Amino acid sequence: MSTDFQEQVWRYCAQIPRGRVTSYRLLAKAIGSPQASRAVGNALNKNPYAPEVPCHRVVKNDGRLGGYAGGTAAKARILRQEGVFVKAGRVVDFRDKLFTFAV
DNA sequence: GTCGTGACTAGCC
DNA sequence: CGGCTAGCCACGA
Repeated sequence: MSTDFQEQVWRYCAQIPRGRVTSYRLLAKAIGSPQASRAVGNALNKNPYAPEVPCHRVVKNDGRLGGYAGGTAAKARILRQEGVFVKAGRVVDFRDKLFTFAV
């Protein structure tokens, strides 16, 4: 079962365009709880819409991959396929590829 | 209803 | 600059 909070997380996550990435804090802020970054990670981890919701486009606020249900390696690989290069567990030009949600 | 955990963040030493 | 601690939210047991 899913809660309203989780649905919002996945919803925002799904609207992230290909080749772009966002941070947990930003996503949390978009939902309305900028301090709920951890809760966001929780929701994504339990994301039942795995392939539908590109949770691999969500990284830490520092540009690091952070974590991934399938492993950070897979996350980095997928991002690379979308045009987002990952080096040493960090997103290249993360700041430039950072996607902000429309309020 | 309370405790513990987690894909985090920011501050402090 | 690097590592550690405290605080935050939501969920499961």
